[in-house]
Amino acid sequence: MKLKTKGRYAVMAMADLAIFKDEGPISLTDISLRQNISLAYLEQIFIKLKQENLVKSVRGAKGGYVLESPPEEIKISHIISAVDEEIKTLNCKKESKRGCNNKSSKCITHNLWDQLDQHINSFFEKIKLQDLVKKNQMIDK
Amino acid sequence: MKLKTKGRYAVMAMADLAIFKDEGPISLTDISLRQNISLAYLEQIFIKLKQENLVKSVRGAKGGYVLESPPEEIKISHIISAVDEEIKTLNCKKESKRGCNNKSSKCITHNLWDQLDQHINSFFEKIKLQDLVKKNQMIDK
DNA sequence: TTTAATTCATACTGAAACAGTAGGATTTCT
DNA sequence: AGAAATCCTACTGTTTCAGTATGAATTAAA
Repeated sequence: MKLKTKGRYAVMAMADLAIFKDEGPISLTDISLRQNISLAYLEQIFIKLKQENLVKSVRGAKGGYVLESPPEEIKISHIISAVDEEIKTLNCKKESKRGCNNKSSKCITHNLWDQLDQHINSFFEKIKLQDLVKKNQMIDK
Repeated sequence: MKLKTKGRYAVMAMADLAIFKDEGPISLTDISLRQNISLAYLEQIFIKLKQENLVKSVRGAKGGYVLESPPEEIKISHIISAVDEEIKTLNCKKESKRGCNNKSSKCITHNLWDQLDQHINSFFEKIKLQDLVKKNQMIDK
């Protein structure tokens, strides 16, 4: 059970934007260097973040990205879902022949995984971007 | 972010054992049919469950597996960790060149993922095998 | 004592997903 | 004009997943 890099990188990049939010548009090159993430990969991630109105872009030289909302209003859950990081620990789809055959009756553990999903999602719902930044600043001192 | 089948199947199979715990050793063939899981795959899973003393085996004809402890004492977390289903949403190993370079300083989001792991683990810690079986019986009625 | 049912052990494999790379087009500041 | 940036989309090597396959060892029952 692992988080995919897209979700992780997205949160890292958004936290970076939050930290430098008063310095105008931040270029992906900067984030790439600071967070040690491939530039081209970041580009893909930011297209999705933009589609979800989490950031807005400024094109051309001296351009970059800016947060759409203040960090205390941005939920981690929103960032992660924006980049297609699904929190679906169980996929009981029609195709799946094995394990859970949800046609007849739910598998014994069906409720368990549903609850797990809720548990994880509620974790991400409670945490805002600002919470990460605060922590980071405290560590710096 | 998905659970792997091994973890899911292990919990399903253990729940099956719990339900039929008074009928002597349960063969993997039975579990395979009831839970719709490949027999050969179940064999691999049960070798690990046995190593962790979650079940004991009875070899030969009329053999099978039996729970080592009563279902109310078996934590879901134990089952899942037994089959190598790691709850490590972030792997900050030395090999990883990208993202988190924990040589110099922890990445901004390091604490977040640590907390997430704890959150998920505590979920599995609280739930016992018996809890699944009870639910299942209620649904049956 | 043979047969069938079972666990035990390990090697192999097709398919899918992941984590990027690559290449170019477009926009805008200087 | 040129450089710095976003934008867009296709491609790809590697790894992991989810099993299969095969055979050996063990034991109950006929």
